[in-house]
Amino acid sequence: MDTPDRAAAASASASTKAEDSPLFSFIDSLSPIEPLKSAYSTSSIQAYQSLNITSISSIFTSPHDNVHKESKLQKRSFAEFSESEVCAGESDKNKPSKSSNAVRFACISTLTGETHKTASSVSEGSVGLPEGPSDLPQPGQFDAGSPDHNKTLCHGVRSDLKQEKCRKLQALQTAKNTSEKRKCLFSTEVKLDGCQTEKHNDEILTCEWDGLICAPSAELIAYDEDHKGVQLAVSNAESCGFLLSKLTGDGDMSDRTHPSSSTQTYYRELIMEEDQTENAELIQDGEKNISSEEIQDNLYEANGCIPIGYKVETQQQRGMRRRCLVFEAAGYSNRIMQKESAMDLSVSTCKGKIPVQNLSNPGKTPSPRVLRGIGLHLNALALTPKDKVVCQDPMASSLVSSSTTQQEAHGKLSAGENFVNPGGELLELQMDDDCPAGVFLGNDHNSSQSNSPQKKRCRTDNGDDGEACKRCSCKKSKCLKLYCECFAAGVYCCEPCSCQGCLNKPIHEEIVLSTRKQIEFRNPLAFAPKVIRMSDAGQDTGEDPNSTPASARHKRGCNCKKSSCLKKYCECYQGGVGCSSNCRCDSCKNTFGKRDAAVSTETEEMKEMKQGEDEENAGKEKENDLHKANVQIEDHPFLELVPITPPFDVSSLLLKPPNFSSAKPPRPTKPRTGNSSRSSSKAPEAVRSRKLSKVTDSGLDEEMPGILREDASSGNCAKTSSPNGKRVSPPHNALSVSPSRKGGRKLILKSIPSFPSLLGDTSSGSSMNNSESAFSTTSPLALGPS
DNA sequence: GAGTTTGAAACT
DNA sequence: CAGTTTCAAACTC
Repeated sequence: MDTPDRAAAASASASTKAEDSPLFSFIDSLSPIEPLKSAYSTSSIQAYQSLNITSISSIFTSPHDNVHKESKLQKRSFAEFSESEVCAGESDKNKPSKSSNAVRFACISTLTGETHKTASSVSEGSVGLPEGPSDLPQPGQFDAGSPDHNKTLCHGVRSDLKQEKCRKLQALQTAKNTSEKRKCLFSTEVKLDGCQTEKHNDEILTCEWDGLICAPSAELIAYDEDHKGVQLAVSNAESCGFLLSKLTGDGDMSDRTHPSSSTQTYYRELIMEEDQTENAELIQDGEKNISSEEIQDNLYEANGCIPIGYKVETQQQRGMRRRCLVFEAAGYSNRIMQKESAMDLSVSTCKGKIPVQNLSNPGKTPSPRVLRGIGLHLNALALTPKDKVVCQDPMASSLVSSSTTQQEAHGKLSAGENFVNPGGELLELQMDDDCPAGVFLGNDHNSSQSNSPQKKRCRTDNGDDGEACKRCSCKKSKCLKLYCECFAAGVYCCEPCSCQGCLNKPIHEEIVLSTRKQIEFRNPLAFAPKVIRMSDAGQDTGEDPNSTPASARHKRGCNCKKSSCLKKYCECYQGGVGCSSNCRCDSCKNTFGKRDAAVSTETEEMKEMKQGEDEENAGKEKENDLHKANVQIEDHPFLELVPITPPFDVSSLLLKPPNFSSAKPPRPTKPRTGNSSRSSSKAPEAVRSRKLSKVTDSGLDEEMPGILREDASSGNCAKTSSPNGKRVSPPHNALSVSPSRKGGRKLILKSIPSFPSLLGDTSSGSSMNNSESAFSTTSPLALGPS
């Protein structure tokens, strides 16, 4: 609705303005981006005018001086601009003026710089004008703004191009400001810019632009080699948007142009810093998502409108890439899993994408970390059909619930995005399918039965089809609250979902992440698995000490009153876990294990004892090895706890996901947990409760918190360092793929920060290159929760 | 499929 | 921290 109006207004204003500035008209004619214009037209136009004016003034003021000044300005401006813009764009949502100014400044600087470049370095530019002349003529060109002029003159062309870029940027920024979705915009902006830059790098498409663009691209490259060039590139990238970040991510693209890579690194650094600010902002900005969505839509539309296929592709790819990151990670994870796991997960939806990624990163073998890092929701995995597992598997690892994970993931995302680029296709899939969730395969084996309702649903609905799995039906929560199973599970909503106004989609990635952060900030354990069943421990422990999820929620315990803990209303029951001392349920009849009053009474003392023990144990374990601790705790307690699950070897467990599931139905009967032990004697129960409590409380508590803490403290580290990935992966592995891990007992994690983890993991592990990895660590994208 | 129940999540 | 409201799943019909 708005777009048409905007477009109309834009067109009107554009027409009027066009009259004012021939150059504008020319640009309009040239700009393939017009579609975007529709969305941002008004703002863009205004910005454009302002730019023209400013640029002109600046140019005219001191032609000769301009050369020197410009050079300085360029550097400064770029640097400043980058910072200011970044800050403004990302950090300041409500600072349109700032951003606009920054943009303008950037544009100007870019223009001057470009012209400069063209004159000096880029003699290539058809013009090949000497510096002196170049300066003078440039302004003149600008002033004249005659399209022809520009065309003929490289400078003019550049200016036009840059102006367009600037315009785009401005438009985007303005849109952001207006929409308050800077990030989204920013991201989109980045995409656009990135596309452009990429175009340049890519040798500029076959478009009208080709001729024009060539010069700039050349400039960029040449400069890239030089520090100046880097700055320019950076400035351009920034001005354009996060291109760099994404570019960096784009192995393909970056590879093509070395200069870009250098710039990317620089850019990355900038971005890193920026990201933090952004992240903070993002967290608070809930609405951005919408705007981002719109923006993306606009972009896509624009792309569609854009005659230049190449451009469109680039944009899409980027968009895709971002999303792909997750998928990519998933893909890697999947691959790994395939390798590792007896089960052969077909990438199905992702298949096409995955190969791409592989191609992009042929040399790179996805590290297990990556997979882990991807932390999809285990639940989600469980839910999703095996075939799809691929994508999600990595996600599954996401067990890493905590904010750190998010951060990491976020950072990874950003980084991943960059890397992801190669996987652009993946994005498409996601985009198209929109179903990361769908992706999540979920080994139904594991989760399905025991775990979350989601899984059940999926099973029930899908059986194993996964794809069909039905998910949430949120109406008011927009799938951005824990009410939403998908969101809680860290999975994007997909087709099966019957949700309304869903924002839990890859398109709204930022919003989702920010929301997650908010929720985590409120409750660090919010996304921790409600119930941990860990069988994985062994493996997990090995892989992810941290990740080993303790069920934070379960720790809390249920508060059932009428369901007697015999229905899914009860999280404990749902998770196939017996109630613990932490539960406040009334008339608990949890078949998996009750916390009887008597037991509780006795146990209280026991509990105290236990707590002490637990703490000690936990402390010891932590001290010794988180991994070991996890393993011990998880293994023993869980085994006992989970009545259903027979004591398996870790490997056996992993293989047997079904065990757990099977457990469910039989629960009451089979579970030695509840019944026999309990009924037989309080003592056993007490013991069991202890175990449970230990497991849940000590083990989980400590573990989780510890993990979180660690993550939080070392969030960055995690990002950067493989350890994080490991952390994440372990649970993930266990659940999702690895045959060994598959073990029957999977975590029931309802909520796993799939998104962040995925991104992060993917980025870091799979796609991320060395340089990228570093980049990713600091990746700006990562929402620094603060 | 619509309506009710339920308890967690979110809010105050 | 406790109480209340909101929410969506689970359940029932």
